[in-house]
Amino acid sequence: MSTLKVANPTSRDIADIAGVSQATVSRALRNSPLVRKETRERIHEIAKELNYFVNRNAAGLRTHQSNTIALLLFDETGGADAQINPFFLSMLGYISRAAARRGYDVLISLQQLTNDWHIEYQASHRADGLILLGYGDYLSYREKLAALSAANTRFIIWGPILKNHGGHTFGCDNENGGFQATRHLLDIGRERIAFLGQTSRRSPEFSARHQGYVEALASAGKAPDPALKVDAHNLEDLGYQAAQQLIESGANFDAVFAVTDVIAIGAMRALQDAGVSVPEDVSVVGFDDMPLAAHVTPALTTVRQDIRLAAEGLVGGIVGLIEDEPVESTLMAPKLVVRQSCGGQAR
Amino acid sequence: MSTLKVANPTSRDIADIAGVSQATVSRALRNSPLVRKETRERIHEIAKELNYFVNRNAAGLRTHQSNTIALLLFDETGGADAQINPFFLSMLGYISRAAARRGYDVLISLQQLTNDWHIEYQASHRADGLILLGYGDYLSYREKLAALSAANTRFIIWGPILKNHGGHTFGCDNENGGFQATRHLLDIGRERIAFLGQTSRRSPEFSARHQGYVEALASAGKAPDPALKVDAHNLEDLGYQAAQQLIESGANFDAVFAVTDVIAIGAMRALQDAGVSVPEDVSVVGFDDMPLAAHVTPALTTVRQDIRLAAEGLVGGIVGLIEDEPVESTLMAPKLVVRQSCGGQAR
DNA sequence: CTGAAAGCGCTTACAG
DNA sequence: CTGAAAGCGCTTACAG
Repeated sequence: MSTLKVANPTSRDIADIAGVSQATVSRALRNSPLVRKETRERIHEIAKELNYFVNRNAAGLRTHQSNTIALLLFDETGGADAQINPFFLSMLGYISRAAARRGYDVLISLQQLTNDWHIEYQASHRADGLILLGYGDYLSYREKLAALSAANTRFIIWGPILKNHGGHTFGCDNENGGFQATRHLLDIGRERIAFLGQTSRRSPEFSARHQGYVEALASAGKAPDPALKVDAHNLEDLGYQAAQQLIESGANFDAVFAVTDVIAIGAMRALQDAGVSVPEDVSVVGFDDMPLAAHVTPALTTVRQDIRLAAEGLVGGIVGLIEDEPVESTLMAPKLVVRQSCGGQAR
Repeated sequence: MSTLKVANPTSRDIADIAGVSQATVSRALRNSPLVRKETRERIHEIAKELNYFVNRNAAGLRTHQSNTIALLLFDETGGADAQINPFFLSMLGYISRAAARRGYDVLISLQQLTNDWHIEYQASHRADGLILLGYGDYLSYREKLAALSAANTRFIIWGPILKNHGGHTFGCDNENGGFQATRHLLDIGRERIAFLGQTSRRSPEFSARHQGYVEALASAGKAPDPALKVDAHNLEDLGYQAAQQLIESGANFDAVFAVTDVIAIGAMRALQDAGVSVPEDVSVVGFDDMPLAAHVTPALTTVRQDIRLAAEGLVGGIVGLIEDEPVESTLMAPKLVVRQSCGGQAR
């Protein structure tokens, strides 16, 4: 077959070479059953030879679709310096794969150049729907979410199921995770379990983990002791300080449930620095199973969220919304990963 | 101002409301100086009120631009299960920010659905240019890169400067990094420095680090001892095995330069398990400064690549190529980060 | 099974 | 400073 090379071929060029109409080329490339098989194959061959790909702008303009999902990470740091939450970052890989499997590209955005930037993605036809990460604190984002709903934007949020915000969510059952962690500590015989971490309404995930902690205690006929609860934001040094504070308070405790691995790791360091042995004197459990968790000494028992499942759920959800299928907000169950920081085995 | 709300407004809707032509709306929204100031402002107001955003498909079709950069991560793992290289992942955040600052969106892709998928991004007008991560092994990718060049695709590769592949690169001066690491070990008085890591042509970064190692030795009048070189792929367990093998060989060594932190951490564990004290008996240096490096015991001395600078360089490079400015392939200098795994201070 | 034609929503050269 | 018009490259209803 002699096909002249064309610099930026269009469906018209293919049509000319194949001796058919441009419409037929378009149909053939979309594998329409309307086109005779031989014609279709011939057209595919020519397209391949010319390195032709459908112009997405033109197709998108016609069909009002972009086959693209925008992934908006709320940038907690605000600045350009800090690292992005590694949990979200690793989710991103799975999201991209899951989206590709369903024929969608993924556009990422970490910044808020304008106030409406989240609306802009869909309104400008760059994306058919949005996945929001880091919007857990719905008190701050309520307005943004309401604006998204008002603009008829399709979006799904990673986070807890919330009422009255008009959006779909996919999240981790943090309450269940907090329950599992605490129940494990009880099962290995711990009696006085401290809780380290922030639980304001601004961090609903953490509050849910605390709720699970309370319920596990209740399941053992215990009430939470306020003296064993220390607030700490999600930084290692603050975990260190929280544990230090707990020790200095003279409170009597034999276990720590930290609301994140980062806090747990800081707390373990504080305990060790104070001569408290982990896990002999005090058992420690974290939450997240970050890569570091397996590497600290002793290796940290923690609660793992299945990142891949999370990505799958978010992508499945947003694609469902885009394709007008029914979508339910869902929570997935986390899993306790037992390592050395707790000592004894569950009885 | 009484503006009826329109579901999916177009520039025509704005024009009707403003009582001007659609062309004027288009000019006003692009802030053309051709439009009278008052007219322009009125149009912007109406657009804002209607939640109007320019349809990117239509604009892109007209201008043949997408204002989008595609970020292609070569997926070393091949499968859907494994995690993505965390180094690339954290680069991604900075890339997204740097691109946004220049008015570009970032499309990410981790998979090779088709053989031409990297060409497809630009040919389909989804992206104006590509950033390639994980293509360091140019022996395998030579064909792909040649195809990209042939297709007149604009792309920049994270990696070493290479001849004859017709692409631009931005990378880390790994040779210099290897030199710094080894020179530091020499400066603190180490005499017999082992090298752990793979150095085939398939991993040019690692080979460059080894080259720097050799040069540093030469600068001290030493030749590399083949008995002190053990191959190891970039996994912690393989680093462990490599160090174990070195110990069992009976070779005499007082320092280890591992080609990555992951290998270094595995090696430290092997040394400690064998009763060899780090840093008293053996100094260890890694490469990458991954987050874990500061957390292992003893904290790992390593060579840090400035991820933010790397992202800035890659984005600057590809935007330069897109906007037809001259772009030079560049190497940036890494930086030695001294921690506890080496012991003594440089004299 | 195929073609001619309309039209998606912009941008911009041309004319005033 | 503004408007009428062409045209970017597709998809798809309509007609055959």
